[in-house]
Amino acid sequence: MTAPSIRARVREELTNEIKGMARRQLATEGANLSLRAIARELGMVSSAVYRYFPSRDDLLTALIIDCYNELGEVAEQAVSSAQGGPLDQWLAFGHAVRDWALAHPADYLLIYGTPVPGYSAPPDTVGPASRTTTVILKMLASLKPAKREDVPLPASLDAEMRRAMDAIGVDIPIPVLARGMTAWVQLFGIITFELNGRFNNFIDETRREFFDHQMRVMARHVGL
Amino acid sequence: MTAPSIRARVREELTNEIKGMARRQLATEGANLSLRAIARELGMVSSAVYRYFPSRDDLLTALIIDCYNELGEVAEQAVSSAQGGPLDQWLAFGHAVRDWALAHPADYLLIYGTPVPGYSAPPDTVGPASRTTTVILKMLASLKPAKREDVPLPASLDAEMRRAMDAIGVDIPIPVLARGMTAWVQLFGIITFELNGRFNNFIDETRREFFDHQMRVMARHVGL
DNA sequence: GTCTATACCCCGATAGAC
DNA sequence: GTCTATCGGGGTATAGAC
Repeated sequence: MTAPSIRARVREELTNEIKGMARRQLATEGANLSLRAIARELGMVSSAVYRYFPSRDDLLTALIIDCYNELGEVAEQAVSSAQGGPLDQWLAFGHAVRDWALAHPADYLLIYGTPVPGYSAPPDTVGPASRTTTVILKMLASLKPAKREDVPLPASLDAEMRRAMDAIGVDIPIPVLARGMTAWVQLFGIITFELNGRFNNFIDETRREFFDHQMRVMARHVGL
Repeated sequence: MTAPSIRARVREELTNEIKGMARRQLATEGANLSLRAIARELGMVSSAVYRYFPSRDDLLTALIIDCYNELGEVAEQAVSSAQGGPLDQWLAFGHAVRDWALAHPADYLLIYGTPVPGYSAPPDTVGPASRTTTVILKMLASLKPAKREDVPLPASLDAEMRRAMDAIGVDIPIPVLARGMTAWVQLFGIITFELNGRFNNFIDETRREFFDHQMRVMARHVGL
């Protein structure tokens, strides 16, 4: 393997500059990013961008993959470096995801918000997308079903959950998975609500406390 | 009060046609609606639309208000006509909201999805927006705090929740409100996840069962 | 690989005749 | 109240010289 040529290095740097500018633009314009505006801001000519990304959707895909990877990285790191027990890991995970979302709201909404109209994510995004959920699944994997009585689960739902787990090769007791999904929805639901302004004029100063509290409620619910 | 003139009636009908076409367009183009496209589809000229809506944002506001009102209506109706006790009311409420969202995904995402970039909702939308949440608050109002032990609530969060309730003139025990908000987030979180494709390839056939199950879990959590 | 130039679309909004 | 025409932008994408 030879050293990367200068051409290749410059190319990579420019690719990153384009992606960076695109994400900065995402923050003000939402998911309607424009190759022209990016080129303009970068002092290039619009057609030059096409040497790096064949189309707007390819750029979008690259951004989505990057965002999934960044969030996944943050989530994995939070759990693996958390001090204490399962509750602490869960809280570290939740706050890490929330902190990243608040620091990069447009990026978060790009991957977890309303889908971009007319864009459908290619299969390449599936792997990076699953990193974050895999972190949750791993936390659940070591749990035993709670002793408390569960709300009965319909047989059809139970069956589909089993099939789904088989398909991705994990094995979690169904009651644990069901409770874990409650927590999963709650975590991302709160963050999405927060970014979408659903708490405005109701909870403004203590959103972090609210989130933390709900995460603790979920931890107890799941049995962490 | 005289009978509405023909002019007024025609105007109202055209207003509704414009709004209807706008919402149909929302479904394919997302929140990026274009006055020109609406006019084109309606066989008008673009400038004519401006006689009905002074700007694109005014049309957007009108649509948002309509959607909030429709969803609020559906929610109120579901609860008031539900047979049985509080649990049945809660389930009727949840399924009514979900059914409406699935029937009008673009409309739901317009009001509960990622905010339209560059658009900020005027105060007129607040009243209609609160109809649906008011339905939940009313269900909570009659509840007593559960006997179970709660996850402790930080004093600062407790205080802000009290202030927020004072501001809107309701009086619900804080532990009940906190649990109610869990249910609120869960309900809209699941629907949003469902519409955004988060369940794809994991829960596909039994989404309604999953939703129903989670609503029952929430009902038990809240103490309905 | 980068440039200019261009084809061919889209849009919101307004002026002024009718 | 509706029309034509227009201003002044925006966009994706490609061809072809350098």
